[in-house]
Amino acid sequence: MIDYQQSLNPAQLEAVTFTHGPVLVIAGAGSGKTRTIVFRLAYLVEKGVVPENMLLLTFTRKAANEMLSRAAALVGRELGSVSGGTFHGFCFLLLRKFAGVLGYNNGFQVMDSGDSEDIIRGIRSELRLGKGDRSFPRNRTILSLISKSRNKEVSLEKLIEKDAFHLREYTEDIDRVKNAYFMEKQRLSLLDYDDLLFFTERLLSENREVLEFVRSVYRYIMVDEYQDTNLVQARLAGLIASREGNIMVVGDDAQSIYGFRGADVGNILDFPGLFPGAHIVRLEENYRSTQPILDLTNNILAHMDAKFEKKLYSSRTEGIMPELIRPASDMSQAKMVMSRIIELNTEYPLHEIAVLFRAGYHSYPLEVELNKASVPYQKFGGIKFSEAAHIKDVLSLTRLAGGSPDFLSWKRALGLLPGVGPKTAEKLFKAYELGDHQQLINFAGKHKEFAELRDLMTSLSEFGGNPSLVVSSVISFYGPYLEKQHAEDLPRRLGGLEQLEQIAAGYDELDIFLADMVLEPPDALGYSAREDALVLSTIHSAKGLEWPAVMIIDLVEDRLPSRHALLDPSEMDEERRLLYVACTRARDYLGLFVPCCVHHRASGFHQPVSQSPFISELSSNLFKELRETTLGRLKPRKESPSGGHVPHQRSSVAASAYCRHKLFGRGKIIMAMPPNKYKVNFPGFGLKIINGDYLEIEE
DNA sequence: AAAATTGACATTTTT
DNA sequence: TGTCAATTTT
Repeated sequence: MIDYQQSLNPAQLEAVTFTHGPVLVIAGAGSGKTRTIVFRLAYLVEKGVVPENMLLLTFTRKAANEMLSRAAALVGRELGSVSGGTFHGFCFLLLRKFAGVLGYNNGFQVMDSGDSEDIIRGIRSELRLGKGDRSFPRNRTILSLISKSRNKEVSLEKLIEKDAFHLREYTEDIDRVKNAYFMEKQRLSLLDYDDLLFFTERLLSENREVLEFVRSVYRYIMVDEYQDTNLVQARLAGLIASREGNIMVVGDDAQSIYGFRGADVGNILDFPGLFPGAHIVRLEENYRSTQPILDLTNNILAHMDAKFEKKLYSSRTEGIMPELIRPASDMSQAKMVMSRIIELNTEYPLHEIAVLFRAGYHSYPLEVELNKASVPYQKFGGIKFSEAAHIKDVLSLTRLAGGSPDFLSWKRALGLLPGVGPKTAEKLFKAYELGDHQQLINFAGKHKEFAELRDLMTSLSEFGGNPSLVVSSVISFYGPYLEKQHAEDLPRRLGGLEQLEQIAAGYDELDIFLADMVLEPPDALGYSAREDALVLSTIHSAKGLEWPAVMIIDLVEDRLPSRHALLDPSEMDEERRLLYVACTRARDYLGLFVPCCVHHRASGFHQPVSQSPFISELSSNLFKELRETTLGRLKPRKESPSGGHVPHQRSSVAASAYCRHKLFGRGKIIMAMPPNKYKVNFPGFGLKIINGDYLEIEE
């Protein structure tokens, strides 16, 4: 028997043992949230709940698996079949089981955003939209608008009005693309990420018996990271749980950082409304960080209108003060981070040190330095493994082997063959669909490579859908193409394919493997593979993780907060929460870096930047400040009348508008400006503020 | 019709 | 920096 009293604090114990009825756990950063879920799983098992009746929804499947194995270790035996994973993964499995009910009698494929973009590209050329119009929105922009409007459940028109004002004249065109995109998906039996959620909702609300089935199976539900669920996800949780109401959701409104994807902090606030009488438990004791770090993070919290009041405290009262370091530029920032790393490395192994940033490209200068000094590092966030061309090629070929090939994979796979492009691929797909074998045979007769591909498919069908065998054969077929197409960095790409092979070996069903490659791209794979490597990560990808030493770089306006957020107070709040999440990852050491100027790609020059407003907000007794001297050394900051930072000369937003205007002679530029914040004067140009918030420059 | 070349552009965050 | 679309060459 497990001694719960001994192992948990009173709040945790309450969350673990309150198993009947809805519970909302407000879990501050580092408050033992995972531990609580793990013990609850164990507790349920000890109380005799069958594992099949439990559902654990988390942010990644890796997180779910980790919790399950920790719970198993606690109970002392295998837990068996608890369903665990992401909402999307759960929905996929459910839809797959009931595909027929929704009318997908021949099954369906899940597509990633690249596939969606391909469809949109096709639609645009068919509708002849934006031909010759340089400022017509990009396909990926269109896609993200469509997806955002669905996730936030706001009409496209309203969304564009609010989030993409500069595209308002294209609203109608984007709407046409959206409608065509929906029809095309339907026609090709393809579901995108959002479809998985919405179709599941439809399945459950329109089919009583399916709903009853699901409810009878999943009787104990736990949802982690509830602050990052969107409206449909909350409704899904409600649908599944609302008969017995044995649901526990865990989250922290202060850590909601996926608003851009439609996550709604409102969910966590409305939980008591969705489940009347919900029991609320607060976990506020922090087991991760030292008190000086918590003092700083509490100070960040103080500046937002956090809805659930909380103040974290720690028993680790001793600790070093967080540092605020001001390098002269982002280049010297990279050098100074390097020297900090070397210092910290005497005390911590590399993998216990992390550098965090807002966007993937912010780490480029640092990566250059790391490579120069050959410091091994592992980067999280940014480009996805499965978005790389060679991976997509192999996955498309693998999909062809899956029985009923979807059009997109077919097109991609056949496009590899010399002399075959979109037109020919389309013609052949038609022939295939109509069962016109003669045409295919004819083509194979005069096209050696096509015949080879066909033979490959025939031999693959003998593997009975064994992922490992299929993928290895596909890779050996693909080898020559890889050499021809991507000769430059062959070894790296070959390594990637090897990884893919290993991943496939962990599956026994081909279509589950393929769906997972879309739903959970294995970017974290290298994490366990590389033992002692420095961690570089976007703040978003750092969610839920912790390190003894954490450095956060580029804490300047335009980067954190991102330029996009400057206009909208609620987006500014999300940026602030982002900083909060980043800082609360640190156990012992926290370093904040504020470069005085950063390299601007557009102009090619270094431009002065002002420090992030979130840094200005902090009380200065919460950190130790260091400045770079002209010699490149650090010394403690001296009080100076100017407040010690580079005066803001000109907003880079306005500056880049000015440059573009000057260089390209555009007649008129309209762009978003923070109200009253920047007064800009350019000789020879008239400036107007329209709608209060928009800057117009004209000759 | 496909392949190669040029030219322009935009950079958040992710299931 | 790499990507994407338009243009030219094969």
